[in-house]
Amino acid sequence: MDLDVQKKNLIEELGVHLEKDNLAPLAARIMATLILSGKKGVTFDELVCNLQAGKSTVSTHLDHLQNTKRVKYFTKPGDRKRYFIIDPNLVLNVMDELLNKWENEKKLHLKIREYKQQCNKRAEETGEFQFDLEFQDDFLTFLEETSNAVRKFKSKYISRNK
Amino acid sequence: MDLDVQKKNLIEELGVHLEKDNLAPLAARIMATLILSGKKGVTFDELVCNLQAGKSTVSTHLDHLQNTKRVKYFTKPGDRKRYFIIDPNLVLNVMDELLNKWENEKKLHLKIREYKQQCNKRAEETGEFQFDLEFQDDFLTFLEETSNAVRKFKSKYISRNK
DNA sequence: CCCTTAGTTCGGAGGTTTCCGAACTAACCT
DNA sequence: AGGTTAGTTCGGAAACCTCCGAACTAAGGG
Repeated sequence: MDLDVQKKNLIEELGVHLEKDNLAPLAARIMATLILSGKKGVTFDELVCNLQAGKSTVSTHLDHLQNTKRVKYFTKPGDRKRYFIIDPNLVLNVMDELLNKWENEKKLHLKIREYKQQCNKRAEETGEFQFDLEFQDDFLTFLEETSNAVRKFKSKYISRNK
Repeated sequence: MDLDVQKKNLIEELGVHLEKDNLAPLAARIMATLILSGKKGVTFDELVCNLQAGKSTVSTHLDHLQNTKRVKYFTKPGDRKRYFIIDPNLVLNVMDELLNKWENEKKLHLKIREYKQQCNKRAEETGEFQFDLEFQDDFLTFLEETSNAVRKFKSKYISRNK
């Protein structure tokens, strides 16, 4: 199959997938384009043309993608254009985001666990326990173990790419 | 501190957190309420009153939460009310969703890898390689390892809760 | 048979997201 | 100075999401 057609299809498919991580449709297409174009970079203009989008739209989304550490650009001497690429640390940044989210989740579930324990203690007199703490404990173990797996991979990844 | 006040605060805090998984604000508050109320269940009316929401809104969101296997209800003989609780399999369901998402992601990255390899092969003649496959490979390993961690926990979880 | 209880369905109001074009800036080129 | 290139900023249009009340169904009680 023609490589260009293949690329277009992959951009669309990858774009749809990326939308699931709270990216606007066009932001997702930008990410997909950059992923499928590699280290040679894609210029602002190429993005506008290829995605058939407004300059302002592309500008805004590129801004956001840079702020969230998903995208970077480089320039060439004597060339005013920006060449956009996916952030070389994207894998690392994604992992850090995941770990952070799970850390917050853990804190919250610990708070909830404590609340439920207090409730149960107060209910001891009347004899009617309202909560088993299983759900919270299961979730906490789940978060703990997956976090560990990610951390382990992260340090392996860091030492390999040093 | 008063347990009721604590509960209200936790519902809000947990609600905000749950919104991040693409839940509408009110759907998130419903989930939070059910999590913080335990196995005794919460009726439709209590949800409407406590959350100060419209009946139709609560009805729609409960529907959606049941379809996505987050919520269940039970009834009591001679009582027409439904008592809503979080789905006892929620932890399992969440894990399955994660695994599924990652499985799709893996397939996509494999497709992309193949496309990039074809591009490189075609570029061999001209001598300019466009892609290193590192990014794809890193991501694939990442997905592989975290998936394994979740699967491992899942089977442990299943055998424990049998 | 009518009333109450426990919800569901439907049409839309209000808010938010997503995108756009027009006007603008900033830098370099002639 | 004027023109071209490479974007940015701003105001608003269109689409979508979230929630609501009013009217409805369905089941049981008197």
